[in-house]
Amino acid sequence: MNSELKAEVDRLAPVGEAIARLLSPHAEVVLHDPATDRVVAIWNPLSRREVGEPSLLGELDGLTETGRDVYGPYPKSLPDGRRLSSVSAVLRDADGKAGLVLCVNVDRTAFEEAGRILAAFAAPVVQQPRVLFERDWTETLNELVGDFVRDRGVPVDRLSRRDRLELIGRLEAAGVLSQRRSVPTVARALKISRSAFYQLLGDARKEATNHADPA
Amino acid sequence: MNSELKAEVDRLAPVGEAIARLLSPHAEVVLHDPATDRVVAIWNPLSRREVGEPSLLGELDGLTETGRDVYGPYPKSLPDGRRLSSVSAVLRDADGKAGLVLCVNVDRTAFEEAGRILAAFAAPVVQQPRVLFERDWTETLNELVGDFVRDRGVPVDRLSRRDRLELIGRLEAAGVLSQRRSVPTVARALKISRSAFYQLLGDARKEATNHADPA
DNA sequence: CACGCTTCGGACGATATGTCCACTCAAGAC
DNA sequence: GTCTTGAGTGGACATATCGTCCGAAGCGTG
Repeated sequence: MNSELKAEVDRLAPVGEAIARLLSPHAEVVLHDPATDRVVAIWNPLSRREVGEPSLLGELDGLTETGRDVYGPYPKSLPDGRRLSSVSAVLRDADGKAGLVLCVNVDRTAFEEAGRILAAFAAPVVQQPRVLFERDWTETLNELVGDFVRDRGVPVDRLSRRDRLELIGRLEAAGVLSQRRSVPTVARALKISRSAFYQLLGDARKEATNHADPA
Repeated sequence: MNSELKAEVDRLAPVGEAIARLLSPHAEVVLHDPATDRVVAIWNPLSRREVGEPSLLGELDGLTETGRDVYGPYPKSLPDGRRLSSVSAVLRDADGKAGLVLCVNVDRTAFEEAGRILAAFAAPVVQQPRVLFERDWTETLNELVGDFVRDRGVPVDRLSRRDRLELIGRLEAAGVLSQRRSVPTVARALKISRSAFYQLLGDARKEATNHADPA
């Protein structure tokens, strides 16, 4: 770490510590150096990261978007399943170049739990045991693929790349892909190889975020 | 009021007062005499009723149902619009006749408000790639666990082994466990370790097939 | 205090997930 | 016909998750 950067980090340390204390023990504060993608300071490390480690939680994702220096809050989660709400701030130096990125990650579990308790207390009472999930996800898969193919009037193995991206987007939106072991089945349903599927999925996701977030 | 009844009321007074204090200032406790349909004692009277007045809020509705001596919680509301959650308990005398009815009315407004605040804090945040399956499986998880815990009246980390088996069975039936990456979160929600979870899951499945398949 | 029963916290092997890449194939461009 | 390009294939790999095991506590009992 060069001395200029170090001075800057030292200058910001009280801010990081203050925020961490304010929200303690439910939040961690991390200072990143985007140039090296390393953690340069961290307070109350919920994520167990240490100074010098690479930035693992992806706080820096999407920071190349233009025109904004504050991001979030957006959802993340810890390896143990705790869910976080995170915000990031880009700290620019005098000539406007990104110098450091400050991230605050709040552990939502306590708040969710408390909220649930209160909600339950305040709830409209009774309520039935909440029925099953949906139906088997394979049915959703069949239906989505079937509809799509029917709509395009083309058998599934003659779909264009663009169509496949679209269809995969729908499958993902429907949550099919977050079902365990669904990928091989889905790839088979689309009559493409597993690897081709992942390629398309990658592109589909890229496209989705571009469309949804044309900042 | 006959002296026998009065003695009974005096005997219960500490209970009423204790409950009222516990939930103060959000709850009132009312003791009714169903024979005369009068309030025979009241603590922290949100509803402004006084001893001797007729029972106005309808706490006694439906108390003719058979086989139960505990009712609710069910919703009611105050003249000023505040909403209440209410429970009633029938207190029988030695020969099984209904002697008194104890009602606890909790003013939900404060809890609802607090719940909203926390919910906002813990909220799913921004996010554009929404449109999930049904709703987030974590909500199903929360709901199932919350209901169960409420039903048993025991915090999740004090559940018995048997209860946990039951609850895990429900989670599995609801499809939560076939959701990718759900296990760590579920284990955490149950406040047990991942390995303990798998152990219980194994037993739960064994049990399920035994019951379903008594061949 | 020993004993039985649970859970904890890791270690580990087994699967499942994602990435990569060299190679094939088909469709147009030249 | 040959070249170029883009999509897809199969399979090797690197990780991540899953599920199992086991010794070490924690705890209520006799």
